[in-house]
Amino acid sequence: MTSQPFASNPSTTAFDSLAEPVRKWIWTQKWAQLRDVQTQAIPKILEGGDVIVSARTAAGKTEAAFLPLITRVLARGDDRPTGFDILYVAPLKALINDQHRRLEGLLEECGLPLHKWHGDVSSDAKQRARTRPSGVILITPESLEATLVRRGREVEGLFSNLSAVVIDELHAFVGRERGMQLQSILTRIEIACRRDRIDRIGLSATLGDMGMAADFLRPGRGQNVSLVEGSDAGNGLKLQVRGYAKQLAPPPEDGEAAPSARPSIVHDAIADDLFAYLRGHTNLMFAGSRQKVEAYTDALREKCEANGLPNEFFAHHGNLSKGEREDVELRLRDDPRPTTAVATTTLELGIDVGDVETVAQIGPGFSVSSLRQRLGRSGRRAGTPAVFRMFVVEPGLHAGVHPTERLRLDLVQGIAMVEAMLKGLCEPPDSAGLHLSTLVHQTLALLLQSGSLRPGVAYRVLCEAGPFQTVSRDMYALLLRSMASSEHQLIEMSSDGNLMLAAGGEALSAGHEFYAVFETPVDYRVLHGAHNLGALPMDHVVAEGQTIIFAGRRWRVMTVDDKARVILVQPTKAALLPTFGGNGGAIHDLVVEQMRLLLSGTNVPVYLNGTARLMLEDARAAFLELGLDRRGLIQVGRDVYVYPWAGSKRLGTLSVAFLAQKFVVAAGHHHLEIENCAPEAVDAALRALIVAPFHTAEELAALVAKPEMAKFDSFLSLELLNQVTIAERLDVPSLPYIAQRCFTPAAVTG
DNA sequence: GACCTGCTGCGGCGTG
Repeated sequence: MTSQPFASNPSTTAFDSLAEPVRKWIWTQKWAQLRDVQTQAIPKILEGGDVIVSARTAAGKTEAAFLPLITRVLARGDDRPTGFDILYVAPLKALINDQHRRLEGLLEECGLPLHKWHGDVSSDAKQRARTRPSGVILITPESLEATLVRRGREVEGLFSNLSAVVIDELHAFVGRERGMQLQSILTRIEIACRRDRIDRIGLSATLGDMGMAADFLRPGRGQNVSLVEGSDAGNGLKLQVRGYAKQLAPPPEDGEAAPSARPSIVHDAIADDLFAYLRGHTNLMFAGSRQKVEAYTDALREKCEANGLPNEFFAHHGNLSKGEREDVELRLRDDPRPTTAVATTTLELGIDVGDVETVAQIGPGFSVSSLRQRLGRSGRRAGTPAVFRMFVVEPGLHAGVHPTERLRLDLVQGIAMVEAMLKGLCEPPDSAGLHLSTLVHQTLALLLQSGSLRPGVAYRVLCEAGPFQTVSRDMYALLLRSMASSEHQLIEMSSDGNLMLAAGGEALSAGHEFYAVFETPVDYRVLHGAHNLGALPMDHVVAEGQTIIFAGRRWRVMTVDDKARVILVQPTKAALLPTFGGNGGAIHDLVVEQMRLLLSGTNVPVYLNGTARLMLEDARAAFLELGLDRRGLIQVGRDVYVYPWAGSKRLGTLSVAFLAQKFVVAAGHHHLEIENCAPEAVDAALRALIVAPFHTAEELAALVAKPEMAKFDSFLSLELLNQVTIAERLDVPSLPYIAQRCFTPAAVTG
C-alpha cells in the first residue's frame, strides 16, 4: 500500500501534529484514518490541561490519550530530566497487562521505556524502574500508595517531572472509597513534588454525569476540565426483554432421579431458551449473582452433555481463581470454539475478551450504567449490531395473583433500565459521601509518607487541596481525636504540636494489607490436587464428604484444613450450590421514576416478547385498579402499602421516619408495608412529614444500625459514624418531597 | 435483591 490514507481527511491535521516516531508507528498499524475520539482528543491534549475522554468500548481511547502525550514527552528532547514522564493508573492488574501489550510497540518505536507495576510484577522489575525512572509507568492505586508510604523520600525523584497522569476506567473510581484514595494520592504527589498541578487525563466508556466526573478528576475545579466525547455510535442494537412465568412447584421427586435434579434456582424454560440462543456462538451471560453463575453454568453444561456436545459454558466470578478465570478469558478471545462465559460483574470492565455475539442477562440488574457497560461488549465487529437479551421471571397470568404482585416490578424495572438507557440516562455518582474511613487511612498514609505533620497541614493537604472537601475543620479535629483516643492509639501529638504515628498506627500499617482501602472477607481456598479452583466464604464451609458446585463443575469435599484454610475436592456426580454473602443492591431514583412512567403510560416497547408484553399490560391494569395513578397508599388486609416511587436510599429514609413514629414497617424493594394499622394513620403521618419532619437527621440516624461498613470505620467515634450515616445512607432533606409523592405521584418534581 | 478491586519488606532457604 503506497497510497496516502490520511490525505484530505478531517483527521489529517491531528495526525500532522503528532511527533514523527508516533506518526511512523501509526503508518505501520495500517489504520485507514484516526478515529473520531482521537481526532478530537489530540489537539486538546497537546494544548495541555485536564481532559476527560469518553467513548464507547474499543473506540481507541487509549491511543487517543497516549499518541499526543508521547508527542509532548518527545518534544522535551533527549536531555529531559529523570523521573517518569507519564503515570497511568488502572483499577485492575489484568487491564494493566492488556495495556502493556497494547503500548509496547508504540513506546519502543518512540524510544521510551514502558514499565508495568503491580503486585504480580517481580520486585526485580520494580527495582529497575525505580533506579532509572523514565517513560511510562502503568500502576494500580494500591501499588502507588505503597510507593508513597514506604518510599516517601523518593517520590520527588520519581514523579516531579511528570507530563501527565492518565486514569483509565474513570467511572470505576468515581464516588467510591478507592476513587477518594486515588484523588488523595494524586494531590499528595503534586504537593510532594511542589507542582501546582499535573495534567490529568480521564478515560471512560460510561459516565452518568460529565460535570461530576470532571469534578472528580480535579476536585473543586471541574469547570476547567475539557470534555471529549466520541461520536462513534456503534453498529446499532438488537434487544429483547423476555418474560417468564414463575415455576409453580418444584419438579416431583421420584427417588432415583434426584442426583441429576437441577437446583431450583434455575428456571427450566430460561435454561432451555439460553441453550437454544447461545449454543454454537461466542457470548457473555450475566447471571446476577455468583450462586446463579454456578447454577446456570451447571445446568447448561449438563444440557451440552445430554445432547452429546462438548461443553461450551464456563463460569467466571470473583471467587474463582485467577487461573480458572484466565482460561475462560483466553478461550473467549483467542479460541475459535464457541464459548459462553457465565459471569457476574467480573466481565464488565475493560479486560480484553474480544467481540461477542450476544449478551444475555438474567433479571433486571441494578443499574443503567452497568447495562451500558455490558452492551458495549457486543457489536464491536464492523457491520454487526450489539445483541442483548434480558430474561425476567414474574408471576404468570393465571387467576388468584394478588394485585400488588401483578405489578411485576422486576420486569417493570428491567424495562425501565432499558428505557433509561435508550434515553441516554445514567446514574450520577453519589457525591454526598464523607468517606471518613478512607480519611483515617489517608491521614495515616500521609504521616508514613512525610513523617510528622502539623494537624493544619494534614487538613490542607487532604481536605482543602485533596478530595475530602465536605469534611469541615471541626469534623477533622473530631476524627483526629478519635484516632488518637486511648482505645485506638493510631496517632499521638508530640510536645511541639506535631501529629505522629502511635503504636496502633504502626501495627495497622505494618503489613501489605494496609494499602487497599476496601475490605476483603476471609475465604478458604478450594484445591483439586495442586490446581487452585478459587475461594469459598468461611460461613459456607461445613463438613468433609459434602458436595458442591464450583467453577461450574461438581465436587466432593475430601478434607477441610481450618488452619491452612484449604478445602481439597474431587470430582463427583451430584452436588449442591454454595452460598455466598451479599447484602442487596441499591436502585437509583431515576430508574424508579422510569418504572412509574412505564406503569402509568400506554406505549408498549417493541422489544418485549409476547409474555413480557402481556405481563406489562396486566401490570398496567393492576396499577389502575389499585389506584396507584392517583395516590401511593393502598390497604392490603390489615396492612397499608406505601409506594413513593423513590430509589433505595430515599425509600429507606422514609421507612426510618415511620419507625421513628412507632409504626411497624417492613421494607420491600420498591414499597413499604406498614403493618396492622389504619390507612388514616399512615395518611396523617405522611401529611405531617410534608409540613415538617418530626425528627432531626441525628435522631433518625440513631435508629439505624451502624455496622462497620468501610474498612477503617472501627476507628470512628459513634458521633462520626452517625455523621457518615446521615451523609451516605439517609436522605433526610428529601422526606417532605417523598411524602408528597405518596399523594400526587405524577405532579411532584424535584 | 449484588458484585468487584489490591499488596511490601524481609528472613530463610537452596543453587550456581
